[in-house]
Amino acid sequence: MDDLLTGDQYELDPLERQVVAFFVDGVRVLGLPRSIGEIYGLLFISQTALSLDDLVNRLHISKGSASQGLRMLKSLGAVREAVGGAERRTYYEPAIELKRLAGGFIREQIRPHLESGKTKITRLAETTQDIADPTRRKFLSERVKRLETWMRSGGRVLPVLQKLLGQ
Amino acid sequence: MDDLLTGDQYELDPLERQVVAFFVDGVRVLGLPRSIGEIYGLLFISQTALSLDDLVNRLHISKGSASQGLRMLKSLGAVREAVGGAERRTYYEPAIELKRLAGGFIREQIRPHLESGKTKITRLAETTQDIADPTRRKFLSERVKRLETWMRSGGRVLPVLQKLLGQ
DNA sequence: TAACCTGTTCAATTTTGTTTGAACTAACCG
DNA sequence: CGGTTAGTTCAAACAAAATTGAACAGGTTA
Repeated sequence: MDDLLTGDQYELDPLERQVVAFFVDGVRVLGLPRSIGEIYGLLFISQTALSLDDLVNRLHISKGSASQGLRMLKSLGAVREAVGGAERRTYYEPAIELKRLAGGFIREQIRPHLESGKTKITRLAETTQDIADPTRRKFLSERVKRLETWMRSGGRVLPVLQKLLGQ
Repeated sequence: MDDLLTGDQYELDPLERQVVAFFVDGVRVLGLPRSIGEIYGLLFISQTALSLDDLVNRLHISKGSASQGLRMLKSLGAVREAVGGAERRTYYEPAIELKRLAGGFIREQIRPHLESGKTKITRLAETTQDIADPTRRKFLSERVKRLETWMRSGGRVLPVLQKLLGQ
């Protein structure tokens, strides 16, 4: 009930702030929420694994944010639960291999869109068949074909991307 | 002053709507605003070049949106002004080569962030030097080195990406 | 069993980002 | 000139997305 008693021995030092800000910017580029960057950033710069409460206290974010943020980061393979600590609360540490980070992002954020895109294009190709005017239909078919080419390129690129980032 | 007189002979047909929706989804993945997808989508599926007013009338967006959207699409190299038409108003057509689209996106949206990222890491490396505790400093240096590796990988990947998409 | 932890969920709120539209610049026209 | 058309700008309105925090579920402890 009193801020003075809540354990704010835990302020971020300037370097930590700098790193957190770096990741906040970083994840914005990827279209992820700021809290994701804060959480990952603090884990990245921490020598020891941190608990949800640590994140709440040091970043001044709500338990809700921390919980949801950790869930997403886990699904991306960007954090894992630390092993060992036989305590009740769980501690988290960051995955720092680019390969793993990129792989998770591609799997969770890119592939699903590529897949649904392909489906939509299939539907589009069908709709195109119903066009009466042959000239128009021909034009549309070509454009749809172009979309299919794009998707194929996208599908080819992802594995290469992962491979290149895996070192 | 009266909607019945404003030239709404220009409703989107179902196929056009489908394509526009496709691109609206597509650009959201890239973190670009919906209007960008609408504009590009309509241009993509149009057999003739369209003017700003055409976009306003057919998509029911404001002149402001259309103007800003076109500006961004031009900067991305995703639309160009149609040549020929000796009229006052300018007409736009889409670039449909994936190479060009990806190139523009990388140049405008990704490279700048990579660059500023590198700068920030340099600053970070400096800050790290000021840390008193040698153990801590060593740990931080390693993490910063890790970030540098990430950036280098990123820089190496982009040209390959462009190359692979250029067919 | 009750009191206590740890973490999750989700409706309400806040923040952020997009869109609008009115005011404006500039070019053309008669 | 004054009127018209094409397009831009930007503050305000709006919409979408993230964050909060209170209620909750489940586990542990005494």
